Amino acid sequence: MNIREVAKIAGVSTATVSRVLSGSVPVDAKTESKVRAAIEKTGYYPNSHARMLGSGKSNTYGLIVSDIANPFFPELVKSFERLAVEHNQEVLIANTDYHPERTEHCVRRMLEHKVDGVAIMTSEMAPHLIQILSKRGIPIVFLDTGTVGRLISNISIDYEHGIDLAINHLTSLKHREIAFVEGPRDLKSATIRRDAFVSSLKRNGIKVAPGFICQGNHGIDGGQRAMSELLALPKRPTAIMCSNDLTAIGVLIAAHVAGVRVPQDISIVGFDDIELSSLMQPALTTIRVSRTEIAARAFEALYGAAHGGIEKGINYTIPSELIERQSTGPCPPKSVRKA
Amino acid sequence: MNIREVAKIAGVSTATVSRVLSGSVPVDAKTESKVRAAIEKTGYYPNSHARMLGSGKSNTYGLIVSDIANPFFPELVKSFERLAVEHNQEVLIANTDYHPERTEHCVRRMLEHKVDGVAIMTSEMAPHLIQILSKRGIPIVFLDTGTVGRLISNISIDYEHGIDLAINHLTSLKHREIAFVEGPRDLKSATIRRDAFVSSLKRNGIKVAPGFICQGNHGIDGGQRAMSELLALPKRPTAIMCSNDLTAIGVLIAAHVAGVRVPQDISIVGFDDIELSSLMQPALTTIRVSRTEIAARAFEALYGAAHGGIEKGINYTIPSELIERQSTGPCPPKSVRKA
DNA sequence: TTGAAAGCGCTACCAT
DNA sequence: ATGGTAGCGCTTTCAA
Repeated sequence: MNIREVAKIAGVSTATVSRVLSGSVPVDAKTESKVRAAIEKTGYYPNSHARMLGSGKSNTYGLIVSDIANPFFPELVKSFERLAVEHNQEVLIANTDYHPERTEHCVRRMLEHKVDGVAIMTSEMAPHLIQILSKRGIPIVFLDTGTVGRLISNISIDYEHGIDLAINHLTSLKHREIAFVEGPRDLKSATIRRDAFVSSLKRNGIKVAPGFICQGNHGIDGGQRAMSELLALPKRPTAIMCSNDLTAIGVLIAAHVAGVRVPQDISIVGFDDIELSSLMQPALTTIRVSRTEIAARAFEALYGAAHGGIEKGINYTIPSELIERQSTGPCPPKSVRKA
Repeated sequence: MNIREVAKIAGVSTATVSRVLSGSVPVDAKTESKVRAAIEKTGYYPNSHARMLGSGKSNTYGLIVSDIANPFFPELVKSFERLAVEHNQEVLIANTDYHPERTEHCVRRMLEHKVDGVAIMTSEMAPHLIQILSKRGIPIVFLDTGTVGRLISNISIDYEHGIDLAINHLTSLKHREIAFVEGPRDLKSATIRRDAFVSSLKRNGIKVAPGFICQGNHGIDGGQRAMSELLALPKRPTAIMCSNDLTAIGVLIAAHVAGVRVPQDISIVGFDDIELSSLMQPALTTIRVSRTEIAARAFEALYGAAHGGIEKGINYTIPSELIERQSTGPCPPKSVRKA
């Protein structure tokens, strides 16, 4: 079933059917109803590929994430997809799985589908791949890892402010011995958080004790390992700030296993506010970064570039917000602390 | 940049370039290297839409889920996408959000993209929509809600066996007062679980006490509400089986809030083994249903139908498995139980 | 092994 | 307001 058959049945030209379908050009009411009847009768659905070819527009945005099963992403993907559908666009979702090879394949898919823009929500994107997209005039929006330029936008998460909120929260609870479990060293957004932690402490007149900055990997297991290191320290911290929620959850679990009470003995703060965090026992105090808002800005950036003709890249800043739950409490008095 | 320009640069016809690209037909080594050089030089990427139109095959499978942010799905989506990429297929992901209207839109998208098959991993699919797909000869695979037929496969989860494993586990711990928190009444897979629970108890010579089958909604909130009802009962159960993990987590949280210890006072079992479950405190004993395997079967069904020409639908059964964690323990002696 | 050319289904421009 | 028709970029016969 194609447009020609529909046209024949309706007794009009294919052009008219096309016009009824797109609704862009006025069509006589009678003609339109004849066409609609023919469409109804034949169960005709236009071929999106042919439409793409004819019009030269794919109406598709690419969405590249590192791991769709990572709790940070599903909500982001969902919001992005919803926006796309609302704007009659399609989404081509691609998972890099943190693999350079798969990442390259993802970009290839984007190119072959002639997407109208790409949201790159992963940090493992080799510059030459970005070049390839960019050279073809494809609008791009990065999460956290991009430099704004022509057709290139970026969404920055306000890590500094977020970390500040967390540290202020902890110091207001009288904590001074605050440790940090950092993320992967090669992840830009992770080092930003680490540095923000250090400078926030400095602003509060606290200096980082030796061994208080601990290596994690943004996964639960890394948090657990970091916590055992921290607990083995001759002088333990009274509070721990983590580079992300998954890390904090690992820390929480390790604390539980070691018989350390949270928040009575030690306070823990995460970062991201993934759904899981509110469900932990105790529920995790954390810094929320709205995934819905990230998705909205990403879509806005691409849509503006592709449909609004906005060539100038924009830098969006996503606010962060302290979510106080049960994993933080007053600093225990010195006498009570364990060795 | 299109195939004609590449052909011109390589000094061959477009047909030859096409043959090099597809690799289906033998091409002289020298010719091929000329073509490859031209492709390299021009940075040419074939237009997938044009390719689709020319060949009449979309190489795309649709994947319809009810809510990608529901913890059950991300891993399923990820596995499915991975398989597709490995087989050089594309995936068109669509979220119904449990909305009939959005569901209809999802199907329309599938049709317009001329997908080679659809995996319907949601139960809210109106029969007439299935008809529309089916009439066009599009292979379909359902999760749990389908009837096998021509070009229609189904993946059944072995709920009965899973529930049996759970009940046997509980009775071996001497539990006899076992309650069940069921899922939505209109969800076929939920009623199967409920019925399996009842018959499993019967097999064990236990009869269901009044008020021991409680309404949930497959969400955390439903589990919490059900638990308060259960705790208000004059005679409380010593163990609770839940229709899914999210429900069990709600029950767990409600228990915690009410000061009921798990598993000392009460044992809890979930169903699905979503990632969250192992992270709860205490970690949830549950019945695992492998999402990876569901994805693999779904892909297999569609690929076999679309590429292997297998018209006969297949019913796949996904095994279930007991995962013993910390939310279940021996039945407390009668004297210890609270009113 | 290669080339020429007829579509694939639709859009958009040019007429009328 | 409507029809005719030339592409869009590729695949796939058919010939050579």
